[in-house]
Amino acid sequence: MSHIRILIVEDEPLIAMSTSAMLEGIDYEVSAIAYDSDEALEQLRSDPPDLALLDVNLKSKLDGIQIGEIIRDQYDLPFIFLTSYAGESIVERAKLTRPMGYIVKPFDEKDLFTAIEIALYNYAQFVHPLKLDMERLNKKLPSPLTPREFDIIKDIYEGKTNQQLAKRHFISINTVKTHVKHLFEKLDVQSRAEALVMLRNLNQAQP
Amino acid sequence: MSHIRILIVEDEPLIAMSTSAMLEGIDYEVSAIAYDSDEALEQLRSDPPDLALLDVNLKSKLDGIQIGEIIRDQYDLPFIFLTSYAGESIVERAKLTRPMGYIVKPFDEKDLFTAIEIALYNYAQFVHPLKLDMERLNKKLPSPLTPREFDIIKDIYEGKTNQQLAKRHFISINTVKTHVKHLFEKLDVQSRAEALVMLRNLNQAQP
DNA sequence: TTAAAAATCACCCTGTGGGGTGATTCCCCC
DNA sequence: GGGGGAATCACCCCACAGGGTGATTTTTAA
Repeated sequence: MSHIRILIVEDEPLIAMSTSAMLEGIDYEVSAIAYDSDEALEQLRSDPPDLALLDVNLKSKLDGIQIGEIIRDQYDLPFIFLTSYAGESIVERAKLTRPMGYIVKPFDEKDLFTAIEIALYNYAQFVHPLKLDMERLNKKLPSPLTPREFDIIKDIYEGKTNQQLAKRHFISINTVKTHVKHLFEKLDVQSRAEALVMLRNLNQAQP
Repeated sequence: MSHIRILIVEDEPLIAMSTSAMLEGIDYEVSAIAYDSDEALEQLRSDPPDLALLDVNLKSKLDGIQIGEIIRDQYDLPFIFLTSYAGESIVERAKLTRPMGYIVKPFDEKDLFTAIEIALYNYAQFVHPLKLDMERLNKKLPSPLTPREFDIIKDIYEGKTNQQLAKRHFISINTVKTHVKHLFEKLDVQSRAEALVMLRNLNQAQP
């Protein structure tokens, strides 16, 4: 697998550097170091990483928690908070952003490694899989879906009707029906609602 | 809110005791300390806690990771791994169980507190809310669902048809249709599939 | 090059789903 | 004791979903 790319947002250069060195020591790639919130947002926009490490006590326009809120709302990647201070009020604020981890300073390579691995894994398990992944799905099916059928099921998963599917994919509604029929057989269901439930369950299940 | 009850599974008495003291110092309740896997399973069965702290390197029939698997499959509660050793192979095994956290020894009160708070919160956000909760749902709706409508929507959420609903609730299919019509209006949807999508989104959203 | 699989489309047919309207009973609250 | 929401039910209507059958073309693999 290719390198996991990590963005560090930390205003204390010494900590940023040592964190960066640790990450590279355990085979991650540091996509960038942002020393304030503007740089962080710019990096997120121009070169989104696979994961972000956010200093909670960032001294800039936005602090780490506010950046976390932006990531949660506007980006599709997990983030982990770094902090030296873990007072109750901070944690209260932080957890509302639903971070995938929280590391208390001082930390070492082991702390980083486990937090990142768990964060990436749980993010893939609980957050991202709301979007369907064809390979993952097909592994769980006795007979796999074709690419076209997968296109269709993605929209069914979003609640679309046959007519909407026909327009969106520039095909006849009859063709849509054929695809739907086939994928219902493969999923072993008899209605869209059942299909949604089946996908929910398959998605939640073991990879 | 009442005390969060935590089960400690740790075969090293000194660590177990100090962990227990830390937890009580930060206002959690220690439901029990289990010194081996048999005790842990017995406690889970007879007096399930709100969260479990599992020593990965447990020296007994089952190690911490195996207990984690059992909790994931058979119980509905989050767990956090404790370990002094964070080798890659251990982390690989551990993350497959989808723990809600991972703490590397030695740790202090702050580490414990943040890991537990984040774990409980994320668990409630990502895992448990697959089950519908009427109060939570109604808070997000402009006009709330009645109890009966909620009974119905729970089954729609499981992919049931109107006929199945009628039988299951001992009411006429016409009554089912009336309820369905009302709750579709309240959810602002026009089909079961759309309702499923809406519920998925509402459930995933901020509480 | 040829066979198999995937994608496209058509037609028919039935059942259910979803919308509209209206009515009754029960119970709670003012 | 009367108003109002909740729960129950009926009937009509029609669009759409879902199943069956069959056919053509394009792509892929053998």
